[in-house]
Amino acid sequence: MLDMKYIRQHVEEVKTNIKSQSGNPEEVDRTITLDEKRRELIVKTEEQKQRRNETSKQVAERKRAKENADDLIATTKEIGQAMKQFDEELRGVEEELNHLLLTIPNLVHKTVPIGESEEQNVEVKTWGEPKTFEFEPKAHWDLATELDIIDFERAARTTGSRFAYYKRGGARLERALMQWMMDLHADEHGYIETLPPQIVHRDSMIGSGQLPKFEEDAFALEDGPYYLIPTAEVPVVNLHRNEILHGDDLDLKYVAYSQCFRAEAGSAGRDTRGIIRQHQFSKVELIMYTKPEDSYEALTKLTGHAERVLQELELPYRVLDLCSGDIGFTAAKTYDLEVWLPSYGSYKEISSCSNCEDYQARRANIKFKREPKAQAEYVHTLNGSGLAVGRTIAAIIENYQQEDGTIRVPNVLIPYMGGKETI
RNA sequence: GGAGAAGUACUCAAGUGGCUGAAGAGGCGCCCCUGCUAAGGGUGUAGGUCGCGAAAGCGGCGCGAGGGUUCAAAUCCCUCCUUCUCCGCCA
Repeated sequence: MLDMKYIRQHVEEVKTNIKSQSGNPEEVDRTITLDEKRRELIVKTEEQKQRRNETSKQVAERKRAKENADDLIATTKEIGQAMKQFDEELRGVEEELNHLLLTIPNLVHKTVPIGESEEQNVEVKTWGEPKTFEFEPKAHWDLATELDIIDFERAARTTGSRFAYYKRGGARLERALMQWMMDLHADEHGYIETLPPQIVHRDSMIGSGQLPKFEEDAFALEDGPYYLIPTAEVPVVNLHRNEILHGDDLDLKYVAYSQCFRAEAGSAGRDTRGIIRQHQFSKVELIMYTKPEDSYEALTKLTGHAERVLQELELPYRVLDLCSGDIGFTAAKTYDLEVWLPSYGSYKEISSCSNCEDYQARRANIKFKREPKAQAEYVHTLNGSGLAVGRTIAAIIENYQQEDGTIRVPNVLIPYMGGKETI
């Protein structure tokens, strides 16, 4: 969430920024009103508390001296009444303010292009040439079904739409990709390998920014305040919730593999075929904790690490600098990686690399100290897919298909496929 | 899941209603002695957060979390969380 002090001191700037994201600037005004009310009430209740504490101390002194203190006790009782009233009022105001702050998005960085929708995203780079074929290429859902490496029909029967069974070479490819990506990031890029919980407490969902605003996107469990994670970003960002890290330990880099569960409530009718948009998919996620002054350099590195995956797989892609209207709720700056998908005849998002600056750190209360005695400061958090495995499989199937209906295995994966060169 | 015990500052740990922001120890800072290391003596320090204030500073909250009782709670009551031990179950 945003820093209330910052909002207070930069109201117009904050409103303009929120407006550039199609947010409601009136909510900013509302926080100002609530914040003023809050501080007013704090002064009032603290006055009462101070008085109470002082009289209470006098009562204690008299009691120790075995003197009567009934008059003082009576006064304290009265003070207590007034205190309670202000306290309750304060609690109400703080609750509203807090909830409001949790639903206001991060401010976008000054380098973010201003725009209303994905149309205004800026292409900053392309890598490789969109693949051309000497035959009519098939969409991954057709080819995968023909090869019986992904089974949509039976998954629909078992569970419902937007689920799939991976089978044979498909299942093996998924496992190979996961293994290879994890090795690449852990061994070569220096990330700490983690296997996080895939069910998290509601508080963690709030900490990393999914809740309370996007309740309809998440799968909630019936037994208690638990959710299936929509991305490993949630458990890994919350790994250090309520902690003060040592400055020497930054940058802290984690890589995690997990299943991701998304309700896709707002996506009815979009990407209905294939494995592009599923309720369950696996993803290798990169998370970094950095000092504030290092986070943009870290974003470049992290994006590079995700790009490396596509390069090694020799999949054509492009990099987009997301505009203010398309950027995510928690991000200050985002680069999307889009892979070439022949069936779409266009590029499709396969990774999203974001610098959230201190937005998540403030929600999740993650700080660091430069020196043992120094003032604790919020860390910056970054996350990026490295990559979404399901979409990578779709890209491999489509880009590596051959005229005879088989799929060539990308060179880097052959050792992970038990030496097999085609599927 | 059942029974019991426990959660106090960076760590260990004392503390059953008022003089406890909280004894003591370790650690850490500085000084002395010694001097390749180690040990010893002295002394100092105690987190975070919110509010008021130009600042110095003052004040509120804080003893796992949240409620409650009381003039007053680390201390009493309730709920929850976590850890440990035993039993049960189990991949």
